[in-house]
Order: sequence, then C-alpha cells, then structure tokens
Amino acid sequence: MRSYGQYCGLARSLEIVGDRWNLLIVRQLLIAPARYRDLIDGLPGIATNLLADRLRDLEAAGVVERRPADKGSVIEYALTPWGAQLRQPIGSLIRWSTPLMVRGPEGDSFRPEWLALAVPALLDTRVKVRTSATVGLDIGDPPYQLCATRSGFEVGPQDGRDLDATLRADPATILGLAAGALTLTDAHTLGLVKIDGDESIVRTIFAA
Amino acid sequence: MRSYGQYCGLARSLEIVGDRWNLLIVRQLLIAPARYRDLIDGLPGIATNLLADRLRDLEAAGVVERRPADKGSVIEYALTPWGAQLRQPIGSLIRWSTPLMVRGPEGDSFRPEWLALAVPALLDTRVKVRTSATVGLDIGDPPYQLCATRSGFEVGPQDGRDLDATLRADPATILGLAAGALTLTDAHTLGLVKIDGDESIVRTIFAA
DNA sequence: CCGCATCCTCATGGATACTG
DNA sequence: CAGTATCCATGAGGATGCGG
Repeated sequence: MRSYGQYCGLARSLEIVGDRWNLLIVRQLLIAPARYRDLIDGLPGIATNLLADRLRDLEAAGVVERRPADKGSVIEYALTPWGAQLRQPIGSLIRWSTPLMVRGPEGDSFRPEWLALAVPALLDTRVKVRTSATVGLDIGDPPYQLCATRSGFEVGPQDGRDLDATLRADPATILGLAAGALTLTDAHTLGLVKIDGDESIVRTIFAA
Repeated sequence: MRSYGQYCGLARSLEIVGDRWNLLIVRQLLIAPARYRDLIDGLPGIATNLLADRLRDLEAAGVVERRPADKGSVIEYALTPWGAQLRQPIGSLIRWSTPLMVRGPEGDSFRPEWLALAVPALLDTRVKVRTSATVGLDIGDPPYQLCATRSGFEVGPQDGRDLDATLRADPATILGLAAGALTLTDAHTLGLVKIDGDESIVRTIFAA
C-alpha cells in the first residue's frame, strides 16, 4: 500500500493492515494457525496471487510468521505476538458491525469458524460470566461448542467434553443473542432457537 | 469497495470503512465536525475527487451525515451516532500502532489535532486518573491542552482555562509517554521534555 | 494434491485542471 | 469554496502454469 505520509497511529496501522484482505487474513490466523490451503478455503473470494502477496507483506511487517508445521517440510502461517494483538481492533470492528449482521447472510458465504471470533468479542464486553458451562452450537459441520469460564468465552469445534446444553439456531440468531440485540425469550417465541438440555444455563450465558 | 461476500462482522465492517482513506476521514470527524476544506487540510495527500466520493459512500452507509453549518447555507460533515462508535476500533488501532510510532515522524506530516484522538486512546486504558488537571501541550500552533478528569482525558486547543503545568516535547515523546513506552524520568534525563509549572501533576497523569 | 508465479483484463486510485 | 471531469498509473480478480 502506498504510504499516507502522516505521523498518525491510525494511518501507520492502516499502511500495514489496511490493504484489502489483510485484516481478513489476520482473522483467519486468530482463529488458528493455518496452511496456505486452509487460508484459501477460509477466505472465499481471494485470488491465490493476492494471498501470496499479502502473506509476504504481513511477514515483512512483522505481523505474520511462516514456520514449519508440526512435522515435516510443510509450512504453516501464524501470527507473531504483535500480530495477535490485532484481536482487539478486530473485536471492536465486529461489535461495530452488529447493525450490519442482524440483516442476516443475504447470500453471503458463511463458515462456522468465524463465530469463534465474533461470539466471544460480543459476549466478553457485555456479559458477566457467572457459570462455567459448555453449550453445543448446532450450526453445521463440524459441530461447534461455546465454553464459558471465569476468564471469558471460547468457541471452537466440539472436543468431546460433556455438553450442558445444545443450542440449535442459525448464525444470525446466535450473533443477535451474543450482541444482546435479541433476547433468548424473544428468539424462542419467534421459533428461531431450539434448546436441548439445561435451558437455564444458556439463559445465564446470554444474560443481558 | 467490492463486496467480500462473507457473512462475517469484520468483512461487513470493512466493506463500509475498509476503503482507502475512509477511516482517516472518520478520524477527522471524530476530532470535530468539519467542512470540506477542513477535511482537505486535515487529510494531507487525499485527492479532491476521492474525498467527494468517500463522503458520498459514508453518507449512504449511514456513517456520516451532511448538514448545514451553524448559520447559513454552508454545509458541514459530522458522524452519525453509529459512525461515532468507530472511536473504539480506531482507538484500538492507535494503541496497536505504538511500535510504529516510537520510530518518530521520519518525514511524515503531522497535525497537533491528531493527538486529540491518540493521547486519550493511549491513556484511558492504561492510567487511573486521580487528579483533575489541565496541562498545556507545546507542540505548535495553535497551543493545545490535555485535560484530565475523573471520566477520562481530553485533548484539544487551549480554551483559556488556567494551566496547572505546561509540557514542552515533540509529538513522538508525548505519544511515548502516553503509551507508557517512555517514563517521564527517562524523557527528562534524555532532554526530551521541559516542564513548566507543577511537575508532580504531569507525573501523576502519565503514571505507569 | 500443495504452494505459489505469471499473464491478462478491467476497476479503482491519484494528480491535476476545471467549473458553478 | 466545494466539489467535477479527465487522464494516467496502479492494483485487484480470474485463469492458468508449473515445480515439488
């Protein structure tokens, strides 16, 4: 990206992450370190040459590092500690986007892994966690879960631990609940959610 | 901007504010509502056609509104309530940029008004305010001031109120102090700052 | 297959001149 | 002052190639 030539923190940030696709690449790597192919899959619409360019740029800027994957010569991309600190600006933008998300997908593609960033970003600043609990999220394949602990929320693929409840709803509903734009009671009377197991624990997690 | 086609809050945010210059326009309007000419002056390097385009886009998206200035037919641009909520993502990016800013201006242009966003963004999340005080900032024309209150920090042009102290330092030093990357003691022994008036009150404000 | 590099086309951005 | 119009350079997107 061409420099803005301004001695301003926002301008200098944007010279690193302001290029098209760059923050979305960081989003994918915040979810988990990934290989080239994983990034292509997690970033529907990106051109392969752009992904290669952007990964080089981000590596040169100190946001991303490329490293050998667990065993062998396959390489993997991950965030540096400084790059991982982009979780906060990205979380802020996700919260800001609530009015854009309640409209629903409208034909846009969706990947369950994106909830791994969005739901904690929405809940953490809004809900005081009282209960430790694990709730299944029935939003496609693979099955996901939301873990609530004292230190915050975590969303990821089900890891086999016992579920206190299972929440069956579409992504827009889950985001609405997490953002507090929708109460569980309303969602229930509208027929948007179905809860198996301990409903009270779900109610506690999404408490206003 | 071309759509990403992803049902993800970050992607949808970036479809609104991800275009080049857009967040910098919002930055200027977070400092204060402004007329077209003010924006041209506050955004060195922007082309006039781009500013016109972007203001149209942001207005259509509900981020900016155009309205008649105080009296007469002159128009002025201001943020909508939703647009003003971009203060948090922008503040996060400003905090993230600290490693990029401690390098100093390196020839980039600088406007004192940019500190009006940066210094509170850096101090608010780091320093517990104990004292109400007003400190002059000697960084050019017009003279600026930093007001500390219980509810937070505010930076703007001096409004004539009594100053408890005056801090004379270059912008990089002020940002380093605000970010906590530099202690007042270090800055003083390095000859980077000169303080007139009550030094202890300056020390309290920038306390680690 | 994976991890890119090349090529080509077209949309967008940037600089400047111009107008009501 | 507050933008438009114009022209040129750059960058995005898509298809494809290619070595390991």
